[in-house]
Amino acid sequence: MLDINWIKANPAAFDAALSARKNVPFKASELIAMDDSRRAAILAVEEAQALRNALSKQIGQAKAQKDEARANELMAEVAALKDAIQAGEATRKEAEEKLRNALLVIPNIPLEEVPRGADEADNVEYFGPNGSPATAAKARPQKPTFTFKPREHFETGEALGQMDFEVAAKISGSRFVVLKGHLARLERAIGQFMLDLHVDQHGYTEVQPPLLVKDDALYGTNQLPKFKEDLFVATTSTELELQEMQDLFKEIVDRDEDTRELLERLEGLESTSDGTEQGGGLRELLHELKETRRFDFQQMDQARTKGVALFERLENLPKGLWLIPTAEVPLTNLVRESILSEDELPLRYTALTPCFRSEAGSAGRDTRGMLRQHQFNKVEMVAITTPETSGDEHEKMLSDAEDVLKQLGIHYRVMTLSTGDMGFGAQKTYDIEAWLPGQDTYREISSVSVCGDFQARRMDARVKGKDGKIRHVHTLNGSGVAVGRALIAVMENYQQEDGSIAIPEVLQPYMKGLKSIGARS
RNA sequence: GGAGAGAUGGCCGAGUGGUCGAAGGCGCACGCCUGGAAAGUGUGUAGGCGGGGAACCGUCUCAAGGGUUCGAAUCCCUUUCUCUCCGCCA
Repeated sequence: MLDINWIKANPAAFDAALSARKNVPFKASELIAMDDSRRAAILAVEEAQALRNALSKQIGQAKAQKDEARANELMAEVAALKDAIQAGEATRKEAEEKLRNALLVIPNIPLEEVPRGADEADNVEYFGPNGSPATAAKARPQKPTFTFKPREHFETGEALGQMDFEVAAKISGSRFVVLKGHLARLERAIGQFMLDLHVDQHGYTEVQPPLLVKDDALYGTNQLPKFKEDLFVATTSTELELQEMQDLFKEIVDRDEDTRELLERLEGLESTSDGTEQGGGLRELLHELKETRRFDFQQMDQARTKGVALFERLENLPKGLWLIPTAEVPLTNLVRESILSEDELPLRYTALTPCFRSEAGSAGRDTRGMLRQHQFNKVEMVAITTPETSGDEHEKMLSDAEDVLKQLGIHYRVMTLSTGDMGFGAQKTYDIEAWLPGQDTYREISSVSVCGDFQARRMDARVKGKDGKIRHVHTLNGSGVAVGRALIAVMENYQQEDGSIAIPEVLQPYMKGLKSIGARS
């Protein structure tokens, strides 16, 4: 979320910066107008409140002096203010929500140095802070050479009998895979290796976070409210049942049958205060409705109103949780709603977790193989820094991710994403693309972003400086790296003519010294 | 899942309708004391929002949301979370 005060001070810069972005729904002038009405509403309410508070104090004093006449006079005066205050509160709330909802769907401002562009075609290759193509080439692993035509990972995996898409489809549908035997172990080895690397050598703290999270956490890291369709929801069967009952209720009410008894029973339920009891009673009632259809609805409107109101209350009971699309969500939210002290920073967290993505917008893309799955493992890195150090931390995080590929001996390149290709919350993003000889192309294996205070504002994560000043922290996140894709890269880069896969040296300890996954293993 | 008890500032903890953003303590900061430190001692010490050039003023916040009241940390309702006991469970 951007700072409205900043937008107000720099409206031209705001419009210019976001013209490079897609789908920006508001202009600075519109937001400033919203803020003006918000401030006006606040001022009106607070003036009325100040008056009320002052009069109330006088009432207290008058009562203490037993001056009832004076007290009554003042009370009448305050009573008149009451409506004004309540109306003012409503206006204020509405104005505040309007502005907040607008700010929540505005993407972050790209940093100066980010290449302007429309899409991935405008991304620019990056060779490090002081790097050149030559120095980068020297520091990075080379492309492997083959004396045969390299196969894609799923050809090798299926031939080994250790990668099975068909059975996965039976169990879970498309975009799932089952790994078995040495290949399953190799996947685990890659995850362990990367996690150990970041913990032991790069200064990150290992975390086991929850995989199911609340709305608030997803607002914090900007998956909500804009990217709901990319997520999976975990709901309990009770919640599904509630939904079903509601549909049934509507159907029955619409059928225009006798409601007298129904109404009485709804009233009975309404008078009980316990939500669980209400839910239970409602369920029982609806079962009965479903079985007998014996109600004769005459007081239709009343019944409808009461039923709907009851359901509304029940909807405030427990809601579903979301499956994390990346460990960025729980890791970044570790600092939500807190004020850190400056010498705690930087905080560096890493976790190996499954990630769940609906891939709603990518039907038909990458359908073969395990490149794009609904569920995959990923090692994630998150850093929380002061505003001054986030730029340097971004370079460090990139090199931490690169180190994974260097140690695995996999050739790659780094791209600075253009403004059109960058994610919603990023100020600047580097993608690492691993070389996949089977596909004869580079594919994204890691994405490292600096978000400035964009997420910190949403989460209300702050830092108190040595001077006592409180500011929002900066947040960064990066994959270090995606495990499933790293497995693909290993399988394609280390494949042998006979269909076996050599195991990179750094992984061998995790494979009990196994040097190769053979055709008959 | 059942029964009960709770949630107050960075932390602990008092406060059951009026001048309470909140006693006291710890912690922290600065000063005094000291050769230096400890101890002792004094002062200060929440955040958001709005107004103002500023000093400062106003407003909101005692888990969250709603209500009662002229006035709520305090009374009522709902939700969330924590703890204890019982049940179930990897």
